[in-house]
Amino acid sequence: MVDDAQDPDTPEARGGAAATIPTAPPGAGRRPLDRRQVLGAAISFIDEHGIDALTMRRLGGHLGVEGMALYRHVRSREGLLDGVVETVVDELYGDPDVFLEPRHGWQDYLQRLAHGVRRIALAHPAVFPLVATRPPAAPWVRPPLRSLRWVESFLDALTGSGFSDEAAVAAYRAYTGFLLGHLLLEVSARGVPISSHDEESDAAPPPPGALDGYPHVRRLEPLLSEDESAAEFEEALEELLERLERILRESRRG
Amino acid sequence: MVDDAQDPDTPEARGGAAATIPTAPPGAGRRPLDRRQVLGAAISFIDEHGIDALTMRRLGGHLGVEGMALYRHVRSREGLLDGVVETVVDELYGDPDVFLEPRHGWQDYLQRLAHGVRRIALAHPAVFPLVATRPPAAPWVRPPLRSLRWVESFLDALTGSGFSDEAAVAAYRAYTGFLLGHLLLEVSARGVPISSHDEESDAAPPPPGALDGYPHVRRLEPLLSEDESAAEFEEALEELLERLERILRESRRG
DNA sequence: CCCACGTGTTTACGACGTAAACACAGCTCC
DNA sequence: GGAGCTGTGTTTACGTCGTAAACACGTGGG
Repeated sequence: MVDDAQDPDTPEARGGAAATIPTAPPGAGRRPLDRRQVLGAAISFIDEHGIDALTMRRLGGHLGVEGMALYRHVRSREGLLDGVVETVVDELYGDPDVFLEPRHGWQDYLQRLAHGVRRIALAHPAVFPLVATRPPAAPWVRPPLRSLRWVESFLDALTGSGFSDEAAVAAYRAYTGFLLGHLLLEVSARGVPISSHDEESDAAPPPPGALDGYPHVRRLEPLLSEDESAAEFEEALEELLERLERILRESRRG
Repeated sequence: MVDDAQDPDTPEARGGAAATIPTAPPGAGRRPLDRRQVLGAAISFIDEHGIDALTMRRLGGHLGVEGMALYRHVRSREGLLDGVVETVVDELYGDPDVFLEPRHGWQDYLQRLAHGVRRIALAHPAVFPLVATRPPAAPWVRPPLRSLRWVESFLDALTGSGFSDEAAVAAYRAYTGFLLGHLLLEVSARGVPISSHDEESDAAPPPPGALDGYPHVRRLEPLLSEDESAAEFEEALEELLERLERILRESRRG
């Protein structure tokens, strides 16, 4: 157990967009709201209070404005959430460690992309389930890479590295499945404020006797409670890359 | 491409619980509602109309009862959804192809369990995102295996097959991540009625010109649109089992 | 017989999403 | 400068939601 190997994807916003004026510009005359501010405020509101707590009136209040004013900038609450998802995913473009094209081979490209997405998930743990579960625009635009441009980038990187079309598509499927599963579990394990009321202590041990019929769980509870998510992610990612390498070799022979 | 290899997890309910009286017992005197009926009705309602369409009053109407009557059987709407998730996950117990203990080795055990969970996801595509994203009872009860009993079963199966404690826990993490990612993508790709309004045709081709800046996506669109989910699931599952086998070997040497 | 209990109903309240009408700023064009 | 236009925030209003509280009523045990 390497114990404390410093998670590299910790939220020290590498290019985040979720910085907004909290309640009202304390200074002078209120500049008119715009869509970016609304979406940014929604993101930080969700990060702070959870999605269930987000209402149009409350978000308006957060921006020093009546709730109805938001409808000048988003079509509806659903449209607001769509914009939130899009904005969060677009933070990838601002990440200096993620490239749209493979600069040091496709493995490096996929590594960087994966960590970029993980950084986003950890920076916005309460938003990520939205990214994961909102219906995609087309059935082949799979979360969490919910943008045509990234799908294009992905396919370009792999086919440009020798993957056949079929292999690139298979890789795309495997890669998105990997990202979604691991990151969703990671943010759901973290204490996401799911509904306005926070839990009491940080990580309460199970009440004594609750695990009575479950000897393995009881014995392994400390192990199970360890946060190995960074190492686990890295290992599963490397395993996936090896699998893709195998696919690439077969794809080349075929 | 094996084309049409008949998906084995297709929803021909192997032990489902979601069978309930649709609107009202057409026959005689109305027996008093009970919790099972309420949860069953909620499940089929969600399957049919999506979660957003589920309101207490509508579900009541579906059962021939005023909305408030439901509160005799569930604490709140949230409690209702918790019950829905629990009920759906408990369908695993009714699946004759899934065993709580490994009868033919741990690989067979994991294969059966995975397909059992997949069958549930496909039988209740609109419920599965709830299974995936509802906050778990403890951080180490990971979706979609959201029950102490299955975690215990899992750990028992693996440690009983030679996995060390650490290896079993690592396997648990990898396995849940795999299931969650693949199944969530699969149900989200299927046309889940996310909000009351259904789309027009079954699978509309993208409007011409929409893919103009994305040559790879445009060229691979037919490939991307193919539903390879069954084969993809099987392949990723087998890959995972091989990885676990490697973990087991290392675990035995260590 | 009656009464307590369990179940469904009625009524009521505050919050929500959002349509529609309104007020008012700043701008352009004369 | 004034007239109108346009784009933004406000006010009012409506129907629906979750749910608390009081109520009605059938049934089974004393």
